Amino acid sequence: MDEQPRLMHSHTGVGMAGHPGLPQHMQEGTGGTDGDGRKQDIGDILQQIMTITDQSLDEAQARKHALNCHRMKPALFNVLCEIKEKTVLSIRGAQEEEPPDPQLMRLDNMLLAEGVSGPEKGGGSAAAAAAAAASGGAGADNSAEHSDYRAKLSQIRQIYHTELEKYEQACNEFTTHVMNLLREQSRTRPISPKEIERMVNIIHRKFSSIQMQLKQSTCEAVMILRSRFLDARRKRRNFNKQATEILNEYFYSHLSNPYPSEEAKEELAKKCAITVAQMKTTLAVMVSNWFGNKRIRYKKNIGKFQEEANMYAARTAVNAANASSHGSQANSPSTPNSAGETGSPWLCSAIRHVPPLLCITSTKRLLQF
DNA sequence: TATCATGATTAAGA
DNA sequence: TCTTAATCATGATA
Repeated sequence: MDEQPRLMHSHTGVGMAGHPGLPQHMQEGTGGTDGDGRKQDIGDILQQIMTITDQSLDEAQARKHALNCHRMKPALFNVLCEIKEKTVLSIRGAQEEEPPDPQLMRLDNMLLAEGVSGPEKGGGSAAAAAAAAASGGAGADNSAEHSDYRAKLSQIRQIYHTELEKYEQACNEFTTHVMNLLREQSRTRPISPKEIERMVNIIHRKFSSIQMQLKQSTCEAVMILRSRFLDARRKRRNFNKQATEILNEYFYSHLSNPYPSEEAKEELAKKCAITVAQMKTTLAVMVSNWFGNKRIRYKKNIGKFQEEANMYAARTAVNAANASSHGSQANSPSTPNSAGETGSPWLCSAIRHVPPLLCITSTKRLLQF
């Protein structure tokens, strides 16, 4: 906006006489008294323009009117047009279109993928749909969580669109205002359509950077929401008592080799009827985790688990006795092994971890079954 | 609110 | 690829 005074200065600095772009009618008689008079006129006009910002609105309007009606105004305007044309030519190279910002593209893609921007996918995002699929429709608990997730995502979407609309409205208003201003100014100084376009681009770039901040914070909000709802670690659910009993029964009846096969894991998962609160893990993995934890904790503290081991071993023995009296096998994921199979490398290594006294008693007790 | 129990994750190693 | 060992994070309970 400070172009006007700058242009005027350069103009006075060059001087009107003999100016290469000066129209013919202005170059006539540059050496005569009439020429001196015209110089004086132009000097007056420039002075008026220079001081116009220091005046009150009414005074400025009056002066502006006087300026517009001045007999030398068309000539001055033509000169300014020519100077302006040269200036625009010199900066034209710097106005080439910039490639789309990769960060903005990433944000746009993410918002689209999450269902925040673009058409609403039935109130849910791709992530929510994936989460629902992963859970396998595991129960009312999960569907409640999903609806909560969708509701929160919908809130984010709504806020995002409201803010975006506000920014767009403000951008349009400001652009219109600036364009009107430039049109108004174009009556007293040369403003090309290219220049207006450039100004509009500058405004759009400024508003675009504000929009990017909005998109960034929206993405962050979605990320936080996702981590809160979809992170299995945060959604740990303990196995119920029955499931734990089934797993323990298998563990202690296979104490010599507590490494269930894939089939055994699947079967155990089915038997436990584990309700999957977790969205990222499969049932078999949950069983694997359980056995992994159980093995390491048992090994670390056999003494603590001894009573439990005895209880399950006794139960297994009773089941086996019942099964043999009924002439059928116990319905176990695989044939229960005797807990007394001390030749197992796993058990030996486990025993190595406990104090010798405890080790002897533990082995004796295990040998009882 | 502190503490314990326990499911999940991760790095290292076989 | 699976297991171990350590660790994290959360749920349960006193």
